[in-house]
Amino acid sequence: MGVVDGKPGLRERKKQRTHAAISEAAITLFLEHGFNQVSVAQVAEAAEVSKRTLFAYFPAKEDLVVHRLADHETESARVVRARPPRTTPLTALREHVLKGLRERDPITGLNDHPQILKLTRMILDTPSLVARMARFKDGAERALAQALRETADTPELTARLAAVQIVAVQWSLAQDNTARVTYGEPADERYAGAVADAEHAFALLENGLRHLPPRK
Amino acid sequence: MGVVDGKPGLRERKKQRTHAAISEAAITLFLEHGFNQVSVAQVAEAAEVSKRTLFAYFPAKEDLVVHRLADHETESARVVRARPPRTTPLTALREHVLKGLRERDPITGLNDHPQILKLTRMILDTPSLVARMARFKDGAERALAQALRETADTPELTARLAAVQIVAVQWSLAQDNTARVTYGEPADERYAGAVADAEHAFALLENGLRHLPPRK
DNA sequence: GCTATATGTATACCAGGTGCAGAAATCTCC
DNA sequence: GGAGATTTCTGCACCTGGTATACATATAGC
Repeated sequence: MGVVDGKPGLRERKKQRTHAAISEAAITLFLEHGFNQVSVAQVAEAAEVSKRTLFAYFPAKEDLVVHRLADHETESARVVRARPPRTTPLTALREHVLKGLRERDPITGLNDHPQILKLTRMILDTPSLVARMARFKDGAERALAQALRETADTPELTARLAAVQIVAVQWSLAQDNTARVTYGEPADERYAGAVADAEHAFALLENGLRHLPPRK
Repeated sequence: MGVVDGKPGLRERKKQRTHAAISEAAITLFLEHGFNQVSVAQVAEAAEVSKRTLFAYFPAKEDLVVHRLADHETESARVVRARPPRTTPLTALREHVLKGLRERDPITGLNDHPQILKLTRMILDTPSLVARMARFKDGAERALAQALRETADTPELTARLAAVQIVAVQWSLAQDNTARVTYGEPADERYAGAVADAEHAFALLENGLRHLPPRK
């Protein structure tokens, strides 16, 4: 049997195809009719799979949508670990965010391709999907804290505090861009503002909030 | 009819009693058997109320537990608004957190009364309750951002970024205390460490993360 | 007391998710 | 290439959270 890549067995390949088929059927249906308007039974039917099998591949309905974003959970942690010598974590993360903006990485919220825009809107309009996203945020915090501890020789508490601040700020920047772009602002038009905001945010992270004014 | 407090009508009082009865029945059952092991039907029966009525008082099962914490959502915002003249938001918030620790306010995680401890453990062990708590965090961020904007003459972006950082840090501190106390450390024993950690955290917020070390 | 209205109830229903028993496909080894 | 062990898939029944409908009951205000 002259297969091109004989490494993974038939079973494994079939699993991957089934996984992809379910995911695609789900996204297609959700984009067309809305997340809450489509039942998992319909998704299973469209993917030509039983409901029981669907739940063997995806633990919950929400995962049909968000499993594609799972990689981003450890993105910041990887950036910190991979930073060049003599570079602080914040510098590396700022450069990474700016690169993401330049490349219109959807994770920055600065991407207005219709497909992505529609998906983003759907997620934001669906409370259970938003809740599911929040768990990614938690995971990102934990991963980043560990990366800081291991590569920056930072005490436990400081690492955790720094991580939650950084992730919260990144999340907030992305939310802002997403809100503006889904509201109708073209990504290219928003770009300059997004860069300025990101730089302001990282400056705030570096220098602290000590300049918040007292009550007059 | 010589009522003690004739102000609210009978209807209103009955509603309050029903609300309390449902809540108490729920907490009692949940603490005894666990959140997922008790169905809302059982709670309704214990409170001598129909399932439909229960959902008229509480929009979801999780709210049977977390509605008691709803006040805390705007707590930081209120503190910032009520701060004395010539006081920065961060100073006011730090003093408030330290006061909470002194008073063993459950929201700080530094309370080891068995009842509260058990409830805390239950919440932390139940994903859907944790998710519900995360929404409080969002609400706290929004409220704090608005308070900063209105009382500290802070630009929109700065207010939002400061708010998410502050809330994230407070949350992290509370989580840490909660973890230690639920693990068995007495609150009085943890107190000194909790104070030191809080002061460290606020110092970090004020001075920024600029001292995170570069890669060697 | 009488009536409009707010509140509660019973019932049926929908959707997400799980347990189970057995069928069907894949793998392994001869 | 086939037999048996193993994994995966399926169909079905079932549970639970949550909602819609239609009807009963209690309260408020006259």
